[in-house]
Amino acid sequence: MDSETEPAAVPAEIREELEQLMLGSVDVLPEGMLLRQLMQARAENRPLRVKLGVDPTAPDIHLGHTVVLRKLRRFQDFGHTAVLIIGDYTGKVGDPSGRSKSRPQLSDEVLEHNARTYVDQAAKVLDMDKVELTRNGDWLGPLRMNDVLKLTSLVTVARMLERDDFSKRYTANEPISMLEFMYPLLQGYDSVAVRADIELGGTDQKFNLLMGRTIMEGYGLPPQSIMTSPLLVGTDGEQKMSKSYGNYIGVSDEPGDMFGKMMSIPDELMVTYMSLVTDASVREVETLQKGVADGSYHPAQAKRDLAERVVRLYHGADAAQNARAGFDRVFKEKDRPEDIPEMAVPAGAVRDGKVWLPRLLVETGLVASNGEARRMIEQGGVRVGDAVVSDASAEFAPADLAGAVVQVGKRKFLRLS
RNA sequence: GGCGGGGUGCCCGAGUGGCCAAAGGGAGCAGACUGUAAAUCUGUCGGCGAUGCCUACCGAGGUUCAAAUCCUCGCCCCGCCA
Repeated sequence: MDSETEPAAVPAEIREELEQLMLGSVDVLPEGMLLRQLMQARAENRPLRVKLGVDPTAPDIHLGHTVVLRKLRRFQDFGHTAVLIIGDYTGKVGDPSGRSKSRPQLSDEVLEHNARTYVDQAAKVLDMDKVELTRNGDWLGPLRMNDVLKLTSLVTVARMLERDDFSKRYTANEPISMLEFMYPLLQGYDSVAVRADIELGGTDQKFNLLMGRTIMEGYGLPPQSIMTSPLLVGTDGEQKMSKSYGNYIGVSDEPGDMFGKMMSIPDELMVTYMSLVTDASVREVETLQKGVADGSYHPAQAKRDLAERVVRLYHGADAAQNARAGFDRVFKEKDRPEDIPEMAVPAGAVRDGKVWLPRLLVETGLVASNGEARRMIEQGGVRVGDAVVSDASAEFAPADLAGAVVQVGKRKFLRLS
């Protein structure tokens, strides 16, 4: 078959399905194959097997991780089979993709723990009842040297060095371990093991995904097609979302926090987020894009709607609405939030019958250190009651503090009792 | 095994004897402004009840009035050659 499939021969529903599935994708390869697969699946009345492999290297998952999960979910919603592979074995090897250095290898205990929390959190996106959940240690572990040699015989060194990050490291005289070379082969073998029709991944996975095709052919199987999704840019609008960059939104973040963090993404990222981290349809994404472009949909409004939508996916409609109301209250109306945590003046903050403000802030956990407290105060970021206190040597009588609200920065509030 | 390069604050990275709590950038935090925890601008960014003191430049010793900077011994990382 080739790309000359006549458009007229494609039923409208399949067109629609293809369009929804491709939303936000970068590469869908080989050209035209996904459409043929969808047609064939329909003709044979059999769901496609859609593979997603994840290495349990991070303990918490954030919206960046959900991009590809959402994509898998879309396939699920069209009745296809989601095959989720926990890379308990490959996690030990460490995927070198996109890395300038080798990854540290993780211990079994850490991997096990991460795998568990991963599945828990993935359940917030996928319909787990219908997921085929597997671990690649089940088939990679028992491989014998003969099997491994067969695997390595399928790929040349030159082919490996085609990969961008390998070739860069190679020409820059940076180390590449043989172990790292094994990684794409093992991932490819996963596709053989689960008989994948399609494999999903981030754009940084393109090489590995394509390698899966080579490996599958080497084992006499029809090669999978591949679909890559962009790496989600974090709240800073610059780097990919990652815990270590501190620009992430965790799927387990509290509603208020999640809402606020969503509001902190740059305006330009709204369309991207809409298509990658929500279940929005192609139509809805277009509406957002057009509305903001022609000025009929105010960006601040649009972002609130988007933020609420994301929070709703993880915490439900009520929590999302409350988060929105709380946000507007604090940031739009500059009012205090409705629920302010309450705490007694800690004994450690009192000395000689007086409460010294910096100490109070430290003892109540509002700031990390004495020095930070002074800084906050001097920069005008601290309020006691309604008044800004800018004197770092300020002292209060404990009785005067009862019932007072202490505010540090824009978002930290505490009521003293 | 031989030769060479390197380990600096949350990250990147300058600094080769005092002027170094350590340039510059990023992240973070605060303030102003606003349409939002967008953008932009400004400030801040080890600890200490604090015009000073303490702890810090991989680790342990040493030289010196004085060390991130010099010496010795370790540990770790990287490259080249074999």
